[in-house]
Amino acid sequence: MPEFTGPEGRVLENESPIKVKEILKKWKSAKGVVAALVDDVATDLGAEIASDAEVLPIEGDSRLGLQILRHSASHLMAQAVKRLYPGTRLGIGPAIEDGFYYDMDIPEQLGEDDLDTIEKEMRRIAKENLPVTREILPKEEAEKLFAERDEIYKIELIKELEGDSVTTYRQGEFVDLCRGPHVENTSVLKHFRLLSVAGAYWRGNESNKMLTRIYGTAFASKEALEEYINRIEEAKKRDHRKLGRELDLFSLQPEAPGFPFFHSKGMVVVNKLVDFWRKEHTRRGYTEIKTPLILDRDLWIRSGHWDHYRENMYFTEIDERPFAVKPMNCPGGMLVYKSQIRSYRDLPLRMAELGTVHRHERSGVLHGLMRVRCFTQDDAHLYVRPDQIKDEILGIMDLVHYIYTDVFGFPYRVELSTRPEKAMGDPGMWEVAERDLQEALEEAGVPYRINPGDGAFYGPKIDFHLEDCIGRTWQCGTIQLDFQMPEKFDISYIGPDGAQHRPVMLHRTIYGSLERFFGILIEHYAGAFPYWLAPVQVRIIPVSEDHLEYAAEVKANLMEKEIRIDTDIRDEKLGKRIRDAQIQKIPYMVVVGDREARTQTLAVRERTKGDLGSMTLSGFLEHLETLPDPTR
RNA sequence: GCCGGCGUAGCUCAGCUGGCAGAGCAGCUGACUUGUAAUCAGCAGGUCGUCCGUUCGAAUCGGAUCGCCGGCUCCA
Repeated sequence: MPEFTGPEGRVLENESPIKVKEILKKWKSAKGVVAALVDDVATDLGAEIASDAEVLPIEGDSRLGLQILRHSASHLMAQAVKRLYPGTRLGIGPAIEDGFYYDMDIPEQLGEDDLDTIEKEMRRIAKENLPVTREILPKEEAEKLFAERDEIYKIELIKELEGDSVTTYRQGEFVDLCRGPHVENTSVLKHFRLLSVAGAYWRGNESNKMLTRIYGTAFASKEALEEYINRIEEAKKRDHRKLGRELDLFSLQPEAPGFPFFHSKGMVVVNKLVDFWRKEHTRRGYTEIKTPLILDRDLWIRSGHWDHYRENMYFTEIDERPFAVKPMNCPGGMLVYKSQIRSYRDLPLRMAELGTVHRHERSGVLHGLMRVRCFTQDDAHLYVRPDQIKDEILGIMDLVHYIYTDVFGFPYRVELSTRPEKAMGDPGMWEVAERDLQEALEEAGVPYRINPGDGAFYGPKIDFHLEDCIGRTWQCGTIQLDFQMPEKFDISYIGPDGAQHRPVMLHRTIYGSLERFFGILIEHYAGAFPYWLAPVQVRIIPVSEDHLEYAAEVKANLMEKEIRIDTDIRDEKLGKRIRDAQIQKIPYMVVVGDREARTQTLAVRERTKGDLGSMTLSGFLEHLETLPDPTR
């Protein structure tokens, strides 16, 4: 007799085949359950089992449960779209992080306004209580089925599937090719919302037809859905493009798409980042160089950029001689290396450069400060002996961790990217390089993901990714191992044996681009920068006109200490000026009125803590000294 | 680059099917002389992204173009 084991040691014996749902019901653990794990395989509640198995419920609010809910919601949406827009052909419709989408070839053009209509239709179908049923069909039969329905994309998918049969899911008149599992009835789907429409190439290939993609999300409860919607709203408030304007940090102008303008307040932050960066690099044995923005085109032919990167480069001409605007700093750095004979005693040589590069990015990909056409990399090139590679990588990873985690408190993700298709050089060298990077990662004990084929054309890389406020991740830091460039430029060092040897080159960045890192910081702090980075650190608010003189005195004293300070001398109520300083996210407000002028004190208000009471100037300065400042 | 959406005052946004361009905030001026998240009143501010067209008449309709937004593709 088959025996089923369940959660908390539950056991059930049953003679005949039994539905998963019945088993769970007998255990009284069917509530809020959307599917089950049968011997670790996600399975429909309606599936029958007839032999020994472990059966565990998958609850709607679990990770797996949400995936199933969302996948089913994508089917529901596709069904609604097909009802509303006959002639619609289905592409694919998976669950994704935080939601789902479905790509469809819809004969009409849809806008965001149409989402309401589709959502209403979805609710209608959900109420029809349609059972969702699974069928296994031989491939030929499935092809016939989808051919009758003119589902050309599904047929393409079936042809590529392994095996002789495929599974389909049916709810009412709607049939989809799908592995499942799904909820057992459309009525289970209650808490969903459609979010946006966008175009997406069929199978992500630019040369294919562009389909309409509709994004949505679904949750197990109304509360969870609402919380998610609120989170999106909150995230929008942190958008660095919005805060950049409101806090007067930077702007983008139609005259220069993708080329940001930094306002004086934004420059304060960037300059502090640079101060900190420079100090930390000096401490860690880096020197700094600067190479030209424009260099002879031949250099780029020699470096391989002409062959591999030309479409992203800007070119110009000086006195009829062709030049290129640099998209990377390495070739210039090579010339500095070659400017003298290097000894093995010089290695490892760590040359940093705040290098401004220009890259032609396609117009559709530009995004605030995160994706621009001109940015400054906090670059460094390390020239090392082969036996020094691993230690140097570990050193860089330590620096990355210090800056990301200890100083800024960022969670980050590490990826190892391997040889791409259009790679330069010998595959054997690549293998060695990839292994070196992997060993360093293992040694550092950092969790990482492998990204096959995503390396640079000259070498594999370790990438460090940070997340923005709406969950998009951006590559910031990178470590790239390069055996090609030293070869191409024929660089060498003199070994202890008096012979010439080839150094290995490491390219690396920590911030990645100052622009992008700045953008991520704006979102990370929601514009409320810590004291050491704040564009204005202290704002003085005189109670009335009578106190302007004392305010000026206080200001002069604080300026003397290089504190970034301004005074709100507008003829407004105190409350109003406090409010404005709060909105501007200024860390400290200093209110000065009769009391303070008389006793030579300051009434200090901290942005998050509120009124700190009155203190003397030196007391305030002492307090400020205790605040973290990695540039000190 | 591709698909879709959007461009009205410095900012946020009204302006129905074509009929003299509006509000709030910000700015300026004045009154008030302010004590910890919005004092009141007045003034000023726009070639309705740009160009071409339809029309007696265009912010509104059509086309092109530029820019922005969301995706896709790309991202050394």
